Amino acid sequence: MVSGAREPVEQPGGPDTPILHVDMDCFFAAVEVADRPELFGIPVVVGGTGSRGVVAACSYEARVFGIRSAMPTSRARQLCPQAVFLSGRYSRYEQVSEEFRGVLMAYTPLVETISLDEAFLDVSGCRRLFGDGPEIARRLRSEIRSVTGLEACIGVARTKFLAKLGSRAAKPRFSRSGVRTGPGVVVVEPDGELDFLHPMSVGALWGVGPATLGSLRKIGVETVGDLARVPLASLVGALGPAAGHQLHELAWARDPRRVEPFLPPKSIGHEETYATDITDRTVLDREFVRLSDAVAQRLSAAALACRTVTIKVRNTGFETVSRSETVPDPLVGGHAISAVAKRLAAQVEMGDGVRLAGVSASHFLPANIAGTQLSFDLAPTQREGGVTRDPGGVKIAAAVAAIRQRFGNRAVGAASLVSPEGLAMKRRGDTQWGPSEETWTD
DNA sequence: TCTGGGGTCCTCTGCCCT
DNA sequence: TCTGAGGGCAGAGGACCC
Repeated sequence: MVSGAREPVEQPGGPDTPILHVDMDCFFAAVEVADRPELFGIPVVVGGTGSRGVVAACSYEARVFGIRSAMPTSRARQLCPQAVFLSGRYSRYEQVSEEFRGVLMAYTPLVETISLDEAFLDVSGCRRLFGDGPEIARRLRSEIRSVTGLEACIGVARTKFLAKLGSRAAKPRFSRSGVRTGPGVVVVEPDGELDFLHPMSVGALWGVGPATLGSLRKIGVETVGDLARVPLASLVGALGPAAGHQLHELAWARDPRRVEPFLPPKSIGHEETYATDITDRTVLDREFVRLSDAVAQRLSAAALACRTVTIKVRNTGFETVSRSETVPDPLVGGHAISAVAKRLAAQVEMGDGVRLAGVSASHFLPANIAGTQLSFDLAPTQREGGVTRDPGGVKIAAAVAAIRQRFGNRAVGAASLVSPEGLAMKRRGDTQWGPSEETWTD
């Protein structure tokens, strides 16, 4: 049985719905409306405001006009010219997200953060203190509203996947005629899971995007119930072993994944779409230095070194090429990472121009640069008698980290990034949803 | 309509080694 | 010395998620 926004019902032996999925409504747009009450009730769109920007989030009033996340901003402007378009304030969203997490952590440390506005909780260990899953969900909604001023939707179920579908079902409904309030909390009871799941479109399942949806439709699958009735062997034949097994399990409401509070990152990267395509190789190399430096800063903050560097280049024709290299010595610092990135970039044709460049690092190891003697005298490629004296640029990275800690991020950086305005640094969230209205200049 | 940024995971292919 | 099979790994790219 599925119920929405109702009083919790005690079950013999206790309820068996310990997983909560908490999802903030239209998060970025809701933060803007909360900070600027004059925006209440009108269409608000947050995202890249330039010609290549996309919509990151929009209010329900904007959704009534057909605006959706990931839609090009230019299209959104056509659909609703009277909407308020905002470029977004990533640091403010991080701040509100911290408040949101604070509310969740007061109930249990078993919080798995999915994004700034979304998290899973396992409340199986705190039900004696706070009540069962549905009761905790009601309390959380109320506290999130009073602390952040924002609305959250919560799904409560036996598994992560069903809790996620529950929170989606708890959201407000909107159509051309307007917005209707949603239940806010949806509980998927263990004895009603298949009744809840099987009528849904198969696109609701985790891992079913446009490509998989197309493959499933070819074999006559439209709903989750249809999928459940397809023999496993046919599914594996159509989708491959991994996706076939996973979707078969999900269609029968089986999801063994636990709430994992501390998942280490597997890669860290930065990429940027430029307002105007880059046609000059020197300018592109400088961009790889800037992106590598931003990646190195985040690695340094996490005390990590990497062994693999991957670059990504998207050309004017929207063709994307990636190149990667795994090196024997761990890399630390922007200098070492950018050296590999530029080497990889030299293998890629620029064509008519480059609209996007990216650098990411993976294959992490713990970085131990804290006790390293600070020095600027050694580049990573300099060798003494064939032996690298500063493998991976450890000493330079340590010196840069120490200077930035004392004098700020713009105090030191690659010489190629210096302009009359100072150092051209890249920070996370700078161009989160595409370039803004100012254009790229050489 | 004209397509962001930051991630994870999977598949396929090629290379190297045994 | 050559060849084929199989495993492990790296690299490239696609699909998907928020």
